[in-house]
Amino acid sequence: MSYELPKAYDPSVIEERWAEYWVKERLFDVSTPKSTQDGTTKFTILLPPPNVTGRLHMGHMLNQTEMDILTRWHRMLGDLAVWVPGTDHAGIATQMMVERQLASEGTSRKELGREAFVQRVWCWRKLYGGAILDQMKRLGASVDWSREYFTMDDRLSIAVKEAFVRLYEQGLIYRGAYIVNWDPSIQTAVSDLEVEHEERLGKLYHIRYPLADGTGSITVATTRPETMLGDTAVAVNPTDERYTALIGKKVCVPLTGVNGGPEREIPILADDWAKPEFGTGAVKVTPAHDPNDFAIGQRHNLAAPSILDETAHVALPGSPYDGLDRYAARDLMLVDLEARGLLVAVKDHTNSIGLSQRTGVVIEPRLSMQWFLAVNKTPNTGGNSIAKNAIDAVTEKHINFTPEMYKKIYLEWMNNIYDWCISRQLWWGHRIPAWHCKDPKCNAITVSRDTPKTCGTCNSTDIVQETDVLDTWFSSGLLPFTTLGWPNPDTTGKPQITPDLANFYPTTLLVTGFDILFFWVARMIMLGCHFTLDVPMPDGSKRDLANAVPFKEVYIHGLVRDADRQKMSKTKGNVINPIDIIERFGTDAVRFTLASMASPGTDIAFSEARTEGYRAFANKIWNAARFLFMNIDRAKEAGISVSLQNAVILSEGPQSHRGPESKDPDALHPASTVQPFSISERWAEAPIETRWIFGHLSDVCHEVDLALTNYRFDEAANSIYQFFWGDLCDWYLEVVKVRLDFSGEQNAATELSLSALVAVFEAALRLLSPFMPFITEELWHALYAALGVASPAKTIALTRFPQPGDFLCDKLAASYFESLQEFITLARSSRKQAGVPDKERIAFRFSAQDEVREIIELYYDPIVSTLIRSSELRFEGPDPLRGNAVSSADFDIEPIYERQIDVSAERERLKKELARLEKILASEEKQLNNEAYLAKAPAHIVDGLRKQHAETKILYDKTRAALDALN
RNA sequence: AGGCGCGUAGCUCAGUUGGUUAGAGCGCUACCUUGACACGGUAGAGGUCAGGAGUUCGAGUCUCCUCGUGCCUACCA
Repeated sequence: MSYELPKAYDPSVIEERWAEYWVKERLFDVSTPKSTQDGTTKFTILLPPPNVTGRLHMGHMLNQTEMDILTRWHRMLGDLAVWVPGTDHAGIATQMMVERQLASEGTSRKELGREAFVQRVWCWRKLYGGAILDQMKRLGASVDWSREYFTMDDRLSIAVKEAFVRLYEQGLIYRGAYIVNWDPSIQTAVSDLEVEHEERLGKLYHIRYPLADGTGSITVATTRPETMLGDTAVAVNPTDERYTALIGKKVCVPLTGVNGGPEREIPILADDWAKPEFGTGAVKVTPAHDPNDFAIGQRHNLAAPSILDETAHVALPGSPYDGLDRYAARDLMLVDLEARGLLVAVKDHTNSIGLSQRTGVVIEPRLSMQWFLAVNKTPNTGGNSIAKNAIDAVTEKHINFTPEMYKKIYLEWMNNIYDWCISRQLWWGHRIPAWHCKDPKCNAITVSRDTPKTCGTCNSTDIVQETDVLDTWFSSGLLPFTTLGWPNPDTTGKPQITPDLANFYPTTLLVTGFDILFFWVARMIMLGCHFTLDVPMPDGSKRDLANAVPFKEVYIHGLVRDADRQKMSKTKGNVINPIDIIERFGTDAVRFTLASMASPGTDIAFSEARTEGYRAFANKIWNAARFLFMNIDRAKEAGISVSLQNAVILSEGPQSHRGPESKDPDALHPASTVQPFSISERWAEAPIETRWIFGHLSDVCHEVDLALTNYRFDEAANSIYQFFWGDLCDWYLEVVKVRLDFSGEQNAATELSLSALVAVFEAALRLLSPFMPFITEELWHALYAALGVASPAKTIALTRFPQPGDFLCDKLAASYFESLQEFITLARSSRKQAGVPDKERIAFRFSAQDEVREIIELYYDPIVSTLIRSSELRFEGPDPLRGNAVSSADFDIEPIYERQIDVSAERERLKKELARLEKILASEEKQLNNEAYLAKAPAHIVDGLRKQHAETKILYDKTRAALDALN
């Protein structure tokens, strides 16, 4: 049977087919082992859940490519690899999306009412919420789809409620009126993290407040004149002599007259917060609209009237500014102040302004009733504060960060953390499980897992559930253990361990971007440590912090930027859509691009040129396969049997983990001495290049292993690339090509070479498969088809990852082949130098030491002459310039050819070269005459330099001779 | 205001504890359509490692300063 592949690789033909196959065959689903003692290493990784409203972007693709490479790698190493996918309900984003949709239909959330609105969001989610996961499937992400979750699933909602109630009962959740960051556009509180700061040029207004007794005035400086309607004091520094006489006096707040009535009087008070050097040294105090002023208000027991409503419009019935937007009110008030001569000065002033991350609207500090999580407080049940545990987990190295720098950033933040505002005035999300008693005499709050019938304090039946929902990050912060079955309470309500928790918690690794380090990573650490410390270990013992962490390793990757290193953004119009790129170049090429550029700690400037290069790489692999398949066919026709016996495929594969009975662990980790290929039996016969390539393969396995252990995706990718293209295709294949002979005269040699090539190629496919799962899957199956046997596993992803010990090495043979490579390169170079046309076959004269000569003449006679296009290789004794061997690798070769070159140009080139060598010689000599160097530098360095110096001398003499010959 | 990065070939980036002549991909130049592949082959050109000082026998690598650049954190009206 002849196996034919198209000449050019077209990823679109195969990728969709395999992506579907992997999902349909459930090849990456893992069922939970019955026992934790089954001897396998677990590799558990949680997919950072994309927003349901999300569309795949390059950041996702980088994130998922890295996780997929690691997961596939671990799986092929025989680990039980579980990668849990899911989506996040994304409170604000999703609510906004549906609200926009409603607006286009001419209706609104408020018109619909809460219940109908929430129903509507569920509908939306059902219709469109799966889009991002479908896109993921195209990336080849080898996730366990049987474990897919959504953060608002029933089981997760129950867990969220449980977490809230427990925190409340432990005294760690409280409710109170505080200044929070308010987004007036979507009308909810947001956390500090959801506020982005931007330096903007604004104005500092100096406004005169007349003293109530008419004896003068005091001038305050403010950037927000409109909030003066809510002023309740003016503060000055007690040490500020300009104002000490005024402390205790009252001033009238201009423009505060309501319905033509008098202006409000407020006190001048002393407070350290007022800095004499800033502005006028006097500051107006508006406790309801500024966090600092709120603090002053608390210190001095001031009233805190709100004068802006939830949409940031003035709400002061009777005031001429009532109903005006905050900025319109400001403008009008400035005009009025000016008219009264109270606007003393307007100065330019840059200050940092808070913008809502989601909506871009200027954040309004707002006094409102919110729920908070006390992170620095000791629970009333004992133990450490949430923050303390989260700090200890990292300082005690139960969690490690890569790059390490992020550990510092994390601890810096965690050590300065404030209480977390967890309530949101949204409708879409986990509704807070608290009920307010409507009885005005009671007003108590009942927090409960189930809907209570009566108030827990006064037993009134007139209760109503809290309208706020929880911050989305509250539920996603619980995911590492809620996805594994927490809380699973026993009859007393205490969380019990589940089989999933027993096997897969703590998870192994978290891969994510730094942008959600605080939002998500820190929250998972806080909540994970806090909640799972109560969960017993599989053996029933008490869990310690090391086993309570949500993950043991955190790998933080960079940002994907455009080719000019600009951040991708819709407004800049430089967003690269991964799907477009995939359609143009193939998933494997894009994955490989990201991997090859993913060096820890640096951002990725995504370049299409690079992707083009890796598409070419895929094409190279494809064509190497074509070459191989073609020759397998030829061999068959010639009656030569090619086989891949005993290939090291896990005959049971990681699938064996899924059975109820665990297999012998040794079966999953074959001893490294096992030689997979039939070539090993005839190693003694194997030609030098085969020994060389096997040695290289072994090196590459080692390099990839090391690189992936250290998250050096770039090094791993480059190492494989170099091996496949540079070693396998450029050298090994070219040599084998000459060896193959189907005439019937060299059947044994041909069979040996071809079998070795099959083995190397098959191993290379396995090595590549975590990076390029599609093309390797296709070619791997195709290889077995070409060999005429069934593939030994359903997917290459369930075979063994090549290990260094899988391949025999022969260092001496490898060094011979390297000499041969140098010899060939030198020959090619010298023929170009001599101006020999590429097609022309010419004679060469060469000198070499005995070993190299033997290799060239005995073992590589037709090969060398083919590769350098020589008609004759004339041996002329040992290299006269070198005399006795410095090493076996010393040789020289030059074409016997009448140079047809520009003599003067060549003379110039040689002169330049001579000058360069002279400089090197001088510096080497200087170094070698340096007593201190000889005394202090290690011997091998000095020896190296001596050898080097000898080489340079030879080169110098040769160049000299060549130049003399021209003259 | 503090803190953290980065500056290496035309472009995008590697360069582990200081050690022989600083690497890769793309781009560029010349030649080659050879029975896997022109998404290819062969051979080349291209770098005072931002600048300065210091430590050292030896610095792209360690220290300090300067310049440029990016990011994070922060309640200064």
